[in-house]
Amino acid sequence: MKNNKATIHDIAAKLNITASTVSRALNNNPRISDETKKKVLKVAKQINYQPNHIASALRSGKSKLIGVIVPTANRNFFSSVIRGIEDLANSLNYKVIISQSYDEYDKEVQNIEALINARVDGIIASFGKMTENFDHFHKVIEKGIPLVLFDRTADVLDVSHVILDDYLGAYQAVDHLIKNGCKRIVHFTNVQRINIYRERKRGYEDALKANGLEVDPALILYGNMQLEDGRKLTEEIIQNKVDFDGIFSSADYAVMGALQVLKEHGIAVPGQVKLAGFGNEPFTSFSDPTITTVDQKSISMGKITAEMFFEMLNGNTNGQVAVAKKTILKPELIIRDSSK
Amino acid sequence: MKNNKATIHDIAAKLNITASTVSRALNNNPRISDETKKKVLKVAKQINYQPNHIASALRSGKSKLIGVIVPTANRNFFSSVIRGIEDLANSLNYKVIISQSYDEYDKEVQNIEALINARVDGIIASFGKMTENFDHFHKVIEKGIPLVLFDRTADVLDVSHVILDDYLGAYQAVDHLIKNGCKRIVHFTNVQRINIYRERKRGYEDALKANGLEVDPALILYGNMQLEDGRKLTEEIIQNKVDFDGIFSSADYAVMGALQVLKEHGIAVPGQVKLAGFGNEPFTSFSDPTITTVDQKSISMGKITAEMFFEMLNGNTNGQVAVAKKTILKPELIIRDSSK
DNA sequence: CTCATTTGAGCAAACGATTGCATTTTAAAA
DNA sequence: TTTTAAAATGCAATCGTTTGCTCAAATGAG
Repeated sequence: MKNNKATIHDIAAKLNITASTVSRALNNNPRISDETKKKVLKVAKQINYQPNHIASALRSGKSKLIGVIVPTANRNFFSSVIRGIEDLANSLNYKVIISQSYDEYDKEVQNIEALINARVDGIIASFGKMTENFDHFHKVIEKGIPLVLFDRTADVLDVSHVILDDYLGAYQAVDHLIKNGCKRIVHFTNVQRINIYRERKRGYEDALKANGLEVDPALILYGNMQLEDGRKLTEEIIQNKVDFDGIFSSADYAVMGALQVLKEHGIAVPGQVKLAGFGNEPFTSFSDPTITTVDQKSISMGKITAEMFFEMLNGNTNGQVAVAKKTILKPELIIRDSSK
Repeated sequence: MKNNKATIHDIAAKLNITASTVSRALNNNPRISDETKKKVLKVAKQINYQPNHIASALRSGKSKLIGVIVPTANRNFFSSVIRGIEDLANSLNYKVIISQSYDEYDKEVQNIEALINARVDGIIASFGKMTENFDHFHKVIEKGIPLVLFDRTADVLDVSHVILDDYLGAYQAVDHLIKNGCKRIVHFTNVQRINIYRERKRGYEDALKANGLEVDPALILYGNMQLEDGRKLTEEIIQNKVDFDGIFSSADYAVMGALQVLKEHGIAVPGQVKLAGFGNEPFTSFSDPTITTVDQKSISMGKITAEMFFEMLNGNTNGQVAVAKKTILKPELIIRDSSK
C-alpha cells in the first residue's frame, strides 16, 4: 500500500491502447472519440488513478501552482483576500502557495526566488513596507510570469493591480470627524513610499482644506502602525501638549494604541477626542468605545484580484503582458462610537 | 529573455563533462572532485543556472514541498505556528503550502487530496471542528506520507503530534478565578469531540472540585466559540437569571462577546463578574478591561512541530512510521484586569 | 469503385534532473 | 614495470506526462 502506482500506462495496458491516447482522453482532447474517453475514465476510477502533477508540470511547463506573497497572513485584511484568491483558484484546479514576507525586504526577495524556482504559473503579491527596490518584481515580469499586485503597489511597476481608493476612504473619515465637530485632527501615517499611506494622507489633507481647515504639519505624525507605535505617538502629543480633538490613523492597530493611552490619561473618547482608523480589523468593534474605521473591501479585493490574474493567465499573449489593468475599489466608512 | 533556459546540460557542455557529473557536483556528491565542483559552481553562477525543482521532484520523488492545513490562518495562534514551521522549513530549503479548511470537513478532505496530488513530501495539520471521520488522514498515513498534527488531534489517530496541556491551562485559569473570589463560574465550551474543548472542560471541573466547589451542569454552556456565540450564551444566562460571578471561556472570542454583553447590561467586570479566556489573542490586551487568558505557546508549538516533522522526514524508516511521538507543552496563564 | 478527406489513435521524443552500473583515470602496492 | 584498488566521471535508463508527427481506418465525394 505504500506506493501509489497507477499511471496512464496502467490504464492504457488495461484497454490495449497507448498512453498518449489515455492522456488525451483524460484531457478531453477532441481528437479522441467519446467512447474511448468513457472507457478511460471508467478504468481510471476503477484503479484509482491519480494524475502525477509533477510529471505533467515538467512536460507541459505548467505547474498549476500560483504563489501569493503577503506581508502577513495574520491580518484580517490579508487573510480575507487570500480566501478570495483561494476560492477561485481551487475551483480552477490551481493550488495556492502562500508565503509571508513579514514586511522584510530580504524575505520578500527570497520568497519570489523560491516561487520562481517552484515554477509557479503566476504570482499575486502585496509587498512589504520596506520594499523600495523592485528588481525582484521586474525579474518576474521579464520571465513572462503573470503578476498581479493588490493593495500595496508602486507606480514604477507597470503591472495589473487592484487597490482601494485610499484617498477617498481617508477623505470620508476625516470629513466625518470634522462634521462631528473636530477642528484639530492628528494624522498617523507611515513612510510615504507606500502608496496607501501617501494616498491616505492626501485624503486627510484635502478633507481639511475642503472644510476650510488648515493643514498643520505638526499634527502629522510618522511611525510604524502597530499598537505600540500608536501608543508612543499619542504619548508624545500629550507630553508635548499638542492641541488636538481628533485622530485619524492610517491603521486600526495604531488607533487602538491611541485609544488606550487616551483612556490612561483620562481623556474622554469621543467626548474630548474623536477617533477614526483604517482597515476595519475585527477588534475595532470589540473595543470600548467601538472604533470608527474604513472598510477595505477585502473580500471583493481578493475576488477581483484573482479574476484579473486568471484572465491574464489565460489570455496569455505569449508572456507578453497586454495592457496593465488597474481596478480601484470604493471603501466604506464604518461609523462607530469613537467619533460620535 | 522569456525562456529561462540554463540546464545542467548547458553547464556540462561548457565544461566538457556530462550532466550526471554536474548533477552530482551540485548536490555535493563525494564522488566528485573538489576541483570539478568548483568549476561547476562557477559556471552555474555565470550562466545564472536555476535548478528545475519539478524535474528533480519527478525523478527523485521528493518535491521539497510540505503541506500545512489549518482551519484558518487568520488567527494569531495558527499564524504564529505557521511562522514557526516556515522558518525551519525554509532554512532547510523546503517550501510550505498553506491551505485553510475554514473548519469545513469537505474542504479539509479536498485539501488533503490536493496536497497529495501536489506530491508534497509531508503534511502538518490541525483539523477542523467538523472533523469526526479520519479516513482522509488514514489515507495519508497509508501512503507513507509523513504526518504531524498539532493542537487539534484525535486519539484514534496514532500519529506524532504536539499539543498544549489544555487541561492544565484551564485548571490554572479556573483556580485563579476561584482564588480571586469566584464561587459560581460559568464555562463556555464547544463540541466535546475535539480534544481541546474536552480537556479544557475537564480542567475546569477538576479545578472546581479541588477547591471544594460543585460542578453544576447548568453552568456549562455549549456553542461555537465566536464572538457572536459568546454574546448569545451570555444573553441567555442573564435572561435566565442564572446566578454566576465568573466566566471561563474556552476561547477568547467568546469571552470578548461575554464582556460586551455584560457591559451592555451594566454588570461590572471584574467587579461583579470576573472573566478568563483561552488563546491570548491580541485583542484580549486591547479590551477594557483587558482580559485574563491562557497563552498557547504558539511560537514554541510551531517550532517543535516543525522539528518533529523533519525528524520524521529524515529518519524516514521507509515510510514506516516509527513510534508516534507526542509532545505536550505547558501553557501560561496571563493575568489581566478582567479577573482582578 | 476509386481517391481524397476527415477522424481516431499510435510512435517516439521530449521535459530536466537523478542514479545504478560501467568505465576510465590515478595512485598505490607488489 | 605490472597489478590492483580507489577515485572520478561517463552511460543510459528512468520518473509520468505531453505533444508533434505519422499512420490507419472510416467516411464522403466524384
